[in-house]
Amino acid sequence: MADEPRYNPLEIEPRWQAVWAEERTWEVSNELDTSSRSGGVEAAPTSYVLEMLPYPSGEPHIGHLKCYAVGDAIAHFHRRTGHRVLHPMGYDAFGLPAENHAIKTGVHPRDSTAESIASFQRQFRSWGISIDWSREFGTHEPRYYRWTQWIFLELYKAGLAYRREAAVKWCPNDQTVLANEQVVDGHCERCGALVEVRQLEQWFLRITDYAERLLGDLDGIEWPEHVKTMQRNWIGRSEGAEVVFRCEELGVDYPVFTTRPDTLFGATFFVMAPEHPDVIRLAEGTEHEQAVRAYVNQTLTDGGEERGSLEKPKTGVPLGRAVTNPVNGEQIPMFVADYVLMEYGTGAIMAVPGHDERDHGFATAFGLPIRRVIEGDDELPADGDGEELPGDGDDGLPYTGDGPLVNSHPDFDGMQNREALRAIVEWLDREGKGHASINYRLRDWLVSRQRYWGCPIPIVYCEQCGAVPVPEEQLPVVLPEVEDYAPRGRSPLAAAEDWVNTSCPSCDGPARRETDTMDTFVDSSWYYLRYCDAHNDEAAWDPAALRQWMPVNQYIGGVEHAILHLMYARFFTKALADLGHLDFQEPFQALFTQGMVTKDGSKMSKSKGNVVSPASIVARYGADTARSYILFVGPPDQDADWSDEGMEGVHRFLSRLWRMANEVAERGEGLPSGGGAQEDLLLTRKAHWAIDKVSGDLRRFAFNTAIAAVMELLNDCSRMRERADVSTQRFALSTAASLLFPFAPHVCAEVYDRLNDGERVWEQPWPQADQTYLEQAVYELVCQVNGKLRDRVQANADATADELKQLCLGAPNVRAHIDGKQIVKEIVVPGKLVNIVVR
RNA sequence: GCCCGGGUGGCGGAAUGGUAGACGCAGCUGACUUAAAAUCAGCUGCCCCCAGGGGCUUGUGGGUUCGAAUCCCACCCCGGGCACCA
Repeated sequence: MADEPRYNPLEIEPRWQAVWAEERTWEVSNELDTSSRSGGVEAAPTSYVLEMLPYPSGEPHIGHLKCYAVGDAIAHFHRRTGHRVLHPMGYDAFGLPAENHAIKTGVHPRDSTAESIASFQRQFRSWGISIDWSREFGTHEPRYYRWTQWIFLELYKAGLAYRREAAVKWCPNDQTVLANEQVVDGHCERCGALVEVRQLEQWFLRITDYAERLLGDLDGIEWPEHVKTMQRNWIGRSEGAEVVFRCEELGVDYPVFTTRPDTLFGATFFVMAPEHPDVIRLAEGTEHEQAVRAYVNQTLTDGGEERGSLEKPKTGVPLGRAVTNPVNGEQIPMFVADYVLMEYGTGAIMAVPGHDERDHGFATAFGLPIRRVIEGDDELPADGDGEELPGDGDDGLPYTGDGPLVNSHPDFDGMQNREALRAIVEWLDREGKGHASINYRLRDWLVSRQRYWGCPIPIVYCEQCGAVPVPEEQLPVVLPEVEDYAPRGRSPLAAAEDWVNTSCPSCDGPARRETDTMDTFVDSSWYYLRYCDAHNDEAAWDPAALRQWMPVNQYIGGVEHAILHLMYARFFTKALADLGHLDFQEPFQALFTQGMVTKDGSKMSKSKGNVVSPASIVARYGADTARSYILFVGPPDQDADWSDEGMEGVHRFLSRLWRMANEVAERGEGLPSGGGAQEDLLLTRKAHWAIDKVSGDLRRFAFNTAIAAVMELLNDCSRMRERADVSTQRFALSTAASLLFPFAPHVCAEVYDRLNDGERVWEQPWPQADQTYLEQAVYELVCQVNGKLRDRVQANADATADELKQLCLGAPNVRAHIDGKQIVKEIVVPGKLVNIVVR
């Protein structure tokens, strides 16, 4: 006996992939369809669907599969709903892992990266992702980073890239500086090493200039709320006032930033950050000088480790000086303490121990006066001067809530503090002692890296001219070859003497090249623009190409990039727009963040031995199964736990689709199987229901329920296979294949081809649900008594409310439950239910 | 501490004011088979039952409503983000 034909994805998938590759099916050109203008036919709207570009290291993992399965489903859906879709691919190819690998093995990062890219390319093709390969590039290619350098110089010329010495975060393991964003809890985000603080001259990008716009423009983009919240928190906008405290002895004004100018009358001391440049000078000549020096040295060498901890007891040293509180003329003592940060505000604070927990902690530790200037809810009576000795127990301080002012000034006492805040700022402004001010937590972006495998910074240093930008026509500054990739506290590029020594573009005198490379986040901050015009050698892009595609209609990626990449890309877009290179303000109109794929409830990792490799799954079950399963397992924005059994269920479903389609394709046309019109109607109706359901679900990224709907359709097909007409079955199965195509393109192409004489499903418009099949003449009316389901009866769709009520009252089990009781109320919801309320 | 998510059968999940548990997994029964696998048909939240039904059930406790997984209040637990940011 011959074997039953079996669903064989390993044969089907490469065959369709070859068709798409040969015909370049997913390529789109930038040529505008001019014929449509004269012909009066509307040009197809464009759609730019983009998944975050992968960092090529080793092989793609299951998270990549999920990301690109989501993106591909959207790309296909957009194409078949009448859009010209740009769906490109590239590689974020510079970066530390390749370089660390090179240090260990001596293999050039370019070679290991190329190998990894080849593996990504192979797998993306084997997954059947519909990519426009004609626009592919890696950010490490000179033809790309030439323009990264060009952008850097544009920013430099505009004053948005600058060099300054600063206390920067240094990773002793990776031997490089880090951006603020790359330091997590005082540790290197990448390797986990404890971060040190170093004083170094570095390149920064002036992202802080854009804080207000980066914050405000979040309101206009369709991003998940939690991502917007994370960006808002990161930008950290605070409204308050800058208030000047004068040190009379030295004749120096010290402005401070405070969000609580209403508590100015409660300021009883003044604190400076250990990094504040004036700290030593202030203490000089006082009895505290030695102690201050020791304290400053101590905190600076200790680094940022424990500094962020709230539990840590407050430490500090008096400076032996005083400043004048501008609102009441009081002389208050100055301290240096590490709980004040140089990076925020002015590096100095007024301390209000009565109404700030940190100041309270410090005052308690140092026996400083604590004064209540805002009455709390507990209605503690204010005594004469409001002064309270520290540590005298349950005084309700620090009190951080609202209330009327006390112990302040006759003009303000009794005023609600929010109101007093405004009045005091106005008064300060009039007196020239302060003004309203806004502060941000966001810091400028430190982009220098003392590493090899990155984009060279296109600057040379000339003894005569200083820092000089490399002229545009000399770009790219090509990354030189070196022998030793290991960082030695300076960039490995410094060893390439021939490369480093150059001549000044300005005076032609001897000059040295900048040897630091750029943070890889610079490379990925503009790649989405380059896809629009990937082969342009004259410019980074042609504005006309950008106008056609940008902004990205749907961006897809992991939530781990919520702050870094997404903030930097938004900053680049705004800066480039200001420089006249772009005419839009936001790069990603809509964002979707996919959840993680776990195994046995935890993150996949080699050390845990729970890694599921996409390659092995695809080799065994096919890409259609792998892709469909990962979208079926749950909502794609949530984490999903991989289960081999669950995946096999999806494989069975695709097998069933394939098998039933073959049976129907081989059966003769027009031979009614004897079930009659009723079955045909039911099946046709189910198909239209599925069209409606899947279309809606795709719009809201509910891929799991979309796939479930196609499963239902197939189950009905299966149940009715002996009774429904062959043409009806063909329609139902074609519809199933058509709807499932965005998730399982190969098997659906195959099935659709067999059922429809070689027609190509991807060339078919998205199916339209026929409303007449969605509306039913008769439906099941739910009958409730006191909100509990008691019966179901058949009702006509056009029945009046009264008729429905009578139907319900006539239902046997309803009668049993209302028998002998008084009907209080009847609720009729046509199309749904009737609820009889009895007493 | 503050700000977001989330908590539903044995499991993944569905339902965003109207029949809780779609779909899938696992399990059970049957068909086909010498047998197994594959496939197909059916059952499957818990408890009671006179087999018609009845009661209970969406983390906990209240509330709004004819009606609540869904809205409101309080609390518990899990995950994520921020956190000496003045």
